Parts: sequence; structure tokens; C-alpha cells
Amino acid sequence: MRPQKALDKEVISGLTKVFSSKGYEGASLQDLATAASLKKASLYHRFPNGKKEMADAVLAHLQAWVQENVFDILNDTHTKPEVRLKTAIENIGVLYDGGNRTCIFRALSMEAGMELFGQQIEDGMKVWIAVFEKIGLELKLSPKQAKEYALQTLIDIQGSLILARGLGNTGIFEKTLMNISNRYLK
Amino acid sequence: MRPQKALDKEVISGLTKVFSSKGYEGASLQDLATAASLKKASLYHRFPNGKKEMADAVLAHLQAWVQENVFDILNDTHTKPEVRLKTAIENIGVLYDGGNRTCIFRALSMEAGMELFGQQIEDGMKVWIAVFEKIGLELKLSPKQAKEYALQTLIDIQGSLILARGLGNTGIFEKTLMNISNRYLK
DNA sequence: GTCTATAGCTAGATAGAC
DNA sequence: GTCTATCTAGCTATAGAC
Repeated sequence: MRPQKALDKEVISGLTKVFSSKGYEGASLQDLATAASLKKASLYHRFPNGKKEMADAVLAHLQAWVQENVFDILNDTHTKPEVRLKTAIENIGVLYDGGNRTCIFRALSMEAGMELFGQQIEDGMKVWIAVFEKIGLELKLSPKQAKEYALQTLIDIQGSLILARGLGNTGIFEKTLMNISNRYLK
Repeated sequence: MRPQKALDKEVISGLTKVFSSKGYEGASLQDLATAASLKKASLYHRFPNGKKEMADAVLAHLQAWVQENVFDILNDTHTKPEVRLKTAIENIGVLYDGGNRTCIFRALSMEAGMELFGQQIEDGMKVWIAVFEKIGLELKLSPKQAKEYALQTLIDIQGSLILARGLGNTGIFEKTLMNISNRYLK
């Protein structure tokens, strides 16, 4: 075997950028290979099932990052909930590169993507909602309020990312993250 | 000349559905032709500059609809602002088919689309914000609040559309429209 | 494990009959 | 104005050398 040219992490990182910015159909194998610093055939060696498997790997990688840096933080009952919330929201800022990166759910939820990833997107969103609902309860919100705040948190993140991109103004996203925090902690 | 087979309105309607649901790259000429009840070559007769011109026509058509059914309503100073707002929000519900339809800005704002439509999306969003800012002032909000409410209105619409689609639950969108209304009129 | 080369197909777009 | 037929370029994916 020839030596491994690109590290797995670099490959996934490149694929993530392409899928996030171009969507599933918009991402060509040529784009993906270039971003991964590999030739197309080498990508197929690592992902024998092709493009779908590459996107699955990206989703899994992001899911693991979010689990570690958002969900586990929010669920860490050894820390005060106010601190957990602040840290988690900071990490959400990192996840979306301060408003410069599109959410993968959005990128993969155009029609063709919905058929392939619809279930994963739905399940993923439900976990986000459940985790924010839980921290809301720990912050002494009523069950109804906790549910509403959790939904509004996701709406704010997704909506502000779209506006930030459309207006070319990442400040909208950063401001929205602050609003989310203030809503819980006021 | 042979008789016109499909009315302009039906053609635009078909193209709109395809671009909205599949995005710019995801929409193939075959998809577009089928939805327009025409063959590919006939589409090119109506849109000599191809796919880009078709998407431009869809954008222009939606813009005109929004102008008439949202912006003009909100700006109609012969009616009380409370009534204008309610009517405009109802029409936004119609525009997005109660949460079933994706916003065209979102569908066209993946990377390839941003290069082609970025300016139109930015300009379009700015008009939305300006119009909602104006109605906020008429409803006696402070200038700062009017600006914030207008931004939040767009964030809520875009975000709730994404959640509605991702979760397969249009109720989230309908609920959010009510929240927008209540925020202004409380 | 990475590469060059290429198969097989579909994309966007065009020519020309009617 | 609509159609069938076709072009070229790009797509996803594979074969096989190293």
C-alpha cells in the first residue's frame, strides 16, 4: 500500500466544508476530492458507497462534535446550569464559525437530501429540542415555557444563520446567540 | 407558430415549485420542463438564457406577489396598522403554504446560487426588514425596538420554516406567525 | 492507499422539422 | 410555440497500475 496521504480528520473537514456550503446535490465528487486533498478514486477507496457515505460521515462527525461540545456540556449536572448554558452557546458559535458556516441540516434538507437524510435531520433536531428543554427546566422554567424556549432557540439559530448569510452580516448571528442566552437567564 | 400549450402562469408556477423544493443546482431542466408541462426545448424558447433566466423569472414573480400581498398591505396608510399587520401575516402564511413551502431565498442561497442571486437575496431581505420596521414605528415602537422586531420577524419566519420542514410539522410555522403578531400587538 | 484512465450516464443547451 | 434529436461537458462511479 502507498502511504496515507491525507489524515481522516482533514478529509472529513474538507468534505464538511463542501457539503455545508454547496448542499448535497451541489457538491460534486470533484469538489469533494479537491477539498479532501485526494483524487476522486481515493475518496471512493475510503467511502466505497460513494457520496451518500461521505455525507453520512460528515453528519456523524458533526453529531459527535455537538454531543461533546453542546449536549454533554448542557447535561453536566456537576456545573451550575447558568454556566452550562453560556458555555454551550459559546460552542454553538464555534460550530457555525460565528455565523459564517451554514447548518448541515439546512444544507442537506433540500428535496433530494430530504429523501436521503430526512430521518437523521428529524431525529437530530428532536435531540436539540430535548436538551434545551431540559436545561430550561433546570433554570426553573415551567414545562410549557421550557418547551417554547427550546423551540425558539432552534428557530433563532437557524433563522439568524440564514439572515447572516443572506445579508452578509454575521453580527446578526452573534447578536441572536446573546438574545438566546439573555432569554433564559434574565 | 403552433398554439401555446402552457399558460405563462402555469409555467411559472411549475418552475417555482421545482426551484423552491430542489434549490438551483438540484433543479434539472428535465424537472423544470416536466413541472411546466413542456419539453426542454420549449422552455428554452421562453427563456433563451436558460436556467438562470428561469430562476430570475421565479424570483421576479414571487417578488411581485409579496409586493402586492405583503408590502403594499403593510404600507396602506388608509387602514389601521393593527389590521394591516394581521392581513400581511395571513398572506405570509399563504406565501409559504402554511409551512409546506421553502423560502426561495433559502433555496437559492447555497453556494452556487449565492454567486448568481446573492445580490437579489440581500436586496430582497433588506426590503422585508425595512417594511416591518416601518409598521413597527406606526405601532409606536421605539426606533431601536422597531429595528429589532423587524429582524426577529424575519428570523422567526426563516427559522420556523426550517424546523417545520425538518420536523415534518407545519404547526411550528403557524404558531410562529401568531407569535410574531402577538409580539407587535401585545 | 493513491493514482490515471475511462466507462456510462445525465446535465444544460442547441438545431431544425412542423 | 412545441417538438424530436442531438451535441458537449460534467457528473457518479469503477478498473486496474503502482
